[in-house]
Amino acid sequence: MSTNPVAALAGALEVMKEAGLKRTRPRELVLGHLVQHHGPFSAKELYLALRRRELDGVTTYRVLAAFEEAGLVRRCDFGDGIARFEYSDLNESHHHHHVVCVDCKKVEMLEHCHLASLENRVKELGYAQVRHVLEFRGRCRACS
Amino acid sequence: MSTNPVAALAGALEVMKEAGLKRTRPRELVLGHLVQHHGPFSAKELYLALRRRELDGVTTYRVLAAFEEAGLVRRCDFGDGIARFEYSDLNESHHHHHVVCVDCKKVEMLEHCHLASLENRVKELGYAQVRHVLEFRGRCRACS
DNA sequence: TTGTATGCAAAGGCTTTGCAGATTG
DNA sequence: CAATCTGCAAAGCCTTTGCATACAA
Repeated sequence: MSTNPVAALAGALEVMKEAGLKRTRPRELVLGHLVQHHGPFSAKELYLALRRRELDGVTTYRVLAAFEEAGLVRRCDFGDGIARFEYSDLNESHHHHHVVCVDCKKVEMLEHCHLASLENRVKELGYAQVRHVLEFRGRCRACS
Repeated sequence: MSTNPVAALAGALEVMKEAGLKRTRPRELVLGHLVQHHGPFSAKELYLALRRRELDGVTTYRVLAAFEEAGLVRRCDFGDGIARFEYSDLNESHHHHHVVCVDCKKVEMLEHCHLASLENRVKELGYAQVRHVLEFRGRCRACS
């Protein structure tokens, strides 16, 4: 249903509305870019990519924070101190992780996640609302 | 062999020497604290804990960087933009991960790691020197 | 002695905060 | 109109860099 970019954007705007977020130019720009290119992107990458269409850096951070809370984006942590965000399609949402090349920084997606047993162990320790961050790093074929 | 803190410190100092690192006061202080309390600790936590014994903040960062390269400490990433380091006992080194309480920030260790299959998948994608970061987060029993 | 390590100050880079003015619903 | 959002400037934090001095081997 949301493989169609136009429909995806429409759906995303709907989610935005349901979250009580006003429809503004900066939010449209960021959301459009994310729906089209998915990510993950850093705030800087986003506002540089959209600069010609006027997007302030600080606003980008605030838009992303609002989107994260609304569940429209997912925060990724590649361990370099830079927050990256990828579009989180709520319709066909699947939990996944990434491999990042230590040289060229290329990012590939790993389609599945089999951490149920580990998460269960954490829950047995008494933790609630368990989440995890899992990112792989290595040297990709092209860089080897 | 290295359950004894004195022996552990002696072994760690030996590793330091083999890595070509001079034995200095700041390094002794940091290493002693890490051997005794294991960690993970941020640079700030370390130099605040040892301040009364005179330890500069910048020096702490440099000491930790040197230790990391020598394999004496392991860097942990809890996704809050702060680098933390735990003592990496080379003798009884076992790869493990952590659970961090989202409220009180308490850190517990998860003894085992079963990510072989995922790592293999990454290698099949053509990646070499594959590493990963895996950290759990949740609300601990005391905070629930 | 000679290269390495330290300490202080200053700079860097990402992110957040304050606030007045602009915009949405 | 009221609440929210934006944009600019400035501040906050963690971390790194420069450089002269101190120290280990």
